[in-house]
Amino acid sequence: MRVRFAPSPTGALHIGGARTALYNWLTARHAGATLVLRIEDTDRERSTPANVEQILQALRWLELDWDEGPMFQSQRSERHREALEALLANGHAYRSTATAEDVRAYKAAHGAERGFRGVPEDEGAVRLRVPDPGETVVNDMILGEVRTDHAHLDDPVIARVDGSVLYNFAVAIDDVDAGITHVIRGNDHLSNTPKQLLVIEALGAQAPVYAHLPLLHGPDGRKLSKRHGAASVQELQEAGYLPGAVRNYLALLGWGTEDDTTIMSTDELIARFDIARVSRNPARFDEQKLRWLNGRYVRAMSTAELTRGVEDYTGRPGLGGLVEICQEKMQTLADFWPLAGPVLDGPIDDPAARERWLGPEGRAVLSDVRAALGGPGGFGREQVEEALRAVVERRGVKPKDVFQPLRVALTGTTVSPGIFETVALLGRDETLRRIDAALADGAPAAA
RNA sequence: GCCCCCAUGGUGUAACGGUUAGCACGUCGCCCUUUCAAGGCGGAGGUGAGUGGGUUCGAUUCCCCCUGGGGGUACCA
Repeated sequence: MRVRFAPSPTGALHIGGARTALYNWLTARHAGATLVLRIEDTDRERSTPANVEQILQALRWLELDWDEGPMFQSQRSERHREALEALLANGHAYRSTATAEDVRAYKAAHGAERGFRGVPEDEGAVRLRVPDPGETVVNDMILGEVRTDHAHLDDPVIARVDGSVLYNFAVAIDDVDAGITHVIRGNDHLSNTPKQLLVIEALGAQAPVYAHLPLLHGPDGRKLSKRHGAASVQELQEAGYLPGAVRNYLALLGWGTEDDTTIMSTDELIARFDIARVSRNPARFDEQKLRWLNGRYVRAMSTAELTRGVEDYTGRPGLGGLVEICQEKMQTLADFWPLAGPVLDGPIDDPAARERWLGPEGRAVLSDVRAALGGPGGFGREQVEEALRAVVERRGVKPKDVFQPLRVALTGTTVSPGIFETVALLGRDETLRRIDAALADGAPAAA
């Protein structure tokens, strides 16, 4: 079994493409098959080396490797031309000067249900001769048999006047030459498949089996685009998602297990994934669920592992202690700074928080807290908790009436890592310093 | 216009014709509690796009129609 992932470098790798790559990868790894990476760069206008590099980077980030390639479609033009000559010679293709307008005019005159058939000429673009009458059946692992009546097909142009070949011709040849046995790609290619099958047939080659994946849509049900937040793999990375979580989430977009298992390690995914079980309906990309799943991954990681991830993400070393106290509250790596920043760099300015918790009552509480924490003795998490709970006890108030003023004094906000952990991490001197500053003017001074 | 694909709660999905249609995200409420988050518990939410036709003793599950989405219809990929 040989499968392939064949992105065209006309932009970044979108999550739809990432999902296609993943499904190919899972299928290959599951079956012990070979995954070939091919770059379809025959669109000379839009394909750029930068895009190629970006796609490769996205795949590497997702930790999806390949066994052969990357091969570039553009470098195979000689072979394409050779195949083209063969078809011209055996009569399966012919030259024609008919233009797109001619085809349209033909249809307008003869009714849209009859495909265009050109008349062979000595020059012009090359068209494939569609056997008519006839029918082509796509044997699809997901959709079953999809039949196309040749009457509905126009003789497609397979090579431009300048001799360069077109996509539907090039893919067919490349797939055959690479010995691809299973083509797993997006449903947007379904209508192209009969044409490619016809090319393969004209070449007298063996056709692969296909699997057309349902398309992915944005949250509003429309096509995925930049407008709906993270749409490319790179954006996902920048948004602080973990590759493993993204893989897990993407695997579930269009596929599910019989027993409803949701969280699966990559090994489990490989073991359980079955392309034939893939759903036929288009799915929407739901970032909320990705966030949730990512949070599960964050919490399942060892602190050391997460620390590495956070330090990589933020580009700042020595974050271990902070990561440890933030891990429980993070869903993405991007959630780290809002939590850790104020602890590390000093209180931020949040007037609403200050007003609510550092009024006369809050300051009174803070004084008590200061006294409780100011004495000698250990300053570990346990001791801190003990001291703070004693204040709660003594004042006869609810826990949050003590913890919130303190939290605002220390970080400026009402959201932070666990208060005991935060105090312990800050240490006695810094904690007291921040409390004093808050007490001094109600406006926590910057560190 | 024509061709093709799709159709289970807001979202992703499960259930090889017979179940009170399951699970997860989200949402709501409660508990825990250190706000938020996380965790625990519980609720609402689908009669299956149609009050369409057919097959069947029986249809969410099979067929047709209708409707609604989506894709294609390029000398783009």
